[in-house]
Amino acid sequence: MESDQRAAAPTRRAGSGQPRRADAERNTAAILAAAAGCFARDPQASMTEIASAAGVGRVTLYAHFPSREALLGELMDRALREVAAAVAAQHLDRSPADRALRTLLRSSWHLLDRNLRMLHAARRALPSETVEERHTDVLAAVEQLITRGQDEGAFRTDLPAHWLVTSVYTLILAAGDQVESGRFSSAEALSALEATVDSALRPA
Amino acid sequence: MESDQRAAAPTRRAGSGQPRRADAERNTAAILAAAAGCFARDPQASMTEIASAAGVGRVTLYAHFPSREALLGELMDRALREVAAAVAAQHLDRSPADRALRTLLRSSWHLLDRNLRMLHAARRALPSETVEERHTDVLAAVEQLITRGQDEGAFRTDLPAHWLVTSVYTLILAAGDQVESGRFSSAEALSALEATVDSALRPA
DNA sequence: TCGAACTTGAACAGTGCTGTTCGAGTTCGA
DNA sequence: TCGAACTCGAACAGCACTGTTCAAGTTCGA
Repeated sequence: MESDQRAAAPTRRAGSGQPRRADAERNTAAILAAAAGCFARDPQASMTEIASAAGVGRVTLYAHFPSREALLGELMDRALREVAAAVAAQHLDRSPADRALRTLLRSSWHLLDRNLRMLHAARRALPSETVEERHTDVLAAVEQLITRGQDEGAFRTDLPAHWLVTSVYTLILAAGDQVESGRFSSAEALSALEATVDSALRPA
Repeated sequence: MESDQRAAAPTRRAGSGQPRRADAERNTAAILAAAAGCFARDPQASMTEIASAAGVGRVTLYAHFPSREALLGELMDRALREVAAAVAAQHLDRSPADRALRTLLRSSWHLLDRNLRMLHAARRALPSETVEERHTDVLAAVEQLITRGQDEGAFRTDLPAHWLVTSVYTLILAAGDQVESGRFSSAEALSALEATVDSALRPA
């Protein structure tokens, strides 16, 4: 689609690749920030709430994002692109798989803080296929890593890679939830997560 | 206003313990069954949809359940009571903890089939505290089991019991999702689940 | 400075629910 | 069989939100 150039387009210079005015750019940013906050507080947040949180008129909000769904989608895209970038920056293919996975856990852990509540919001508001779809890239990278680890003998091979990926992913989210509910500090959760993932993936 | 006495009550003989007429009883059952189906298909299902799926007027639906939330709550209660009953019936305290956990996994696995989609629906429609609240009983039973296992030396003690409970619970749901999305057959998922839980809980 | 880009509130149209009331019909059960 | 329990459709009132239009105003940037 055009989500690469502008899933989030302003009023007039919408479709074309023309440069946007500075205030429009600023508003787009303010809206995205406010929306992230609102959705984190209340997954059902309305466009009116978001607009006023962004210090912007409701009409302006619609000028930037044609629908609630588009806004939430763009928000999720950004978060996942951020994760994907972080993953890519780690050069996970340059170290042994088990070491690389550990690195991956730690780096994604910090991004999670900001994005966990938003992910829950997206799960509520968006059709579940959409949510899964936007995860495919990142999860594919993890699967590749795990498959390599299986080849290297670092990870168990009695279970399919896709299940190991799911396990890791689901445990990360669970650990995040524990922090959110106050049963774990962030540091405790991370170390519990690492220990659990480690023993879940290690060969018997 | 009178919602206190009739959380899930039929029209007239609401609060009192009086026996209800047979047709009222039948309708309640039909509604619950239909609602489970509807919510499974579409978590956003409206009261109108549910009523007609149950072969009942919308007014009648409201006579049995004063609100959408009450209906969903009752549905979830029943599911979790079912699980709790199954757990209790297994007499998990009579066998070694690791063996008991395995039994627990298998028995809850079958109940999951029916209830997984409904749980997802509840998570979307109900405030998350409500959902967690209704889980406490069952999860407490599991935690007790795991704690005993730690005392017996069957489970690792380097991680707190509550985290192990969370891990198990979250892995069960993940396995259910894998079946739903077609990446696993039910049997494959169960055996992967068992293997993963096993190695996640075993002492190092 | 001047026009185009952008923002704004008010107001509107439309939708799709929720929950209630009513008067009348149907079914149970003693 | 008879009254109470229960059901029914229609219709109503109300709400909250979505997305659009308009006729202003304001702000950027060349």
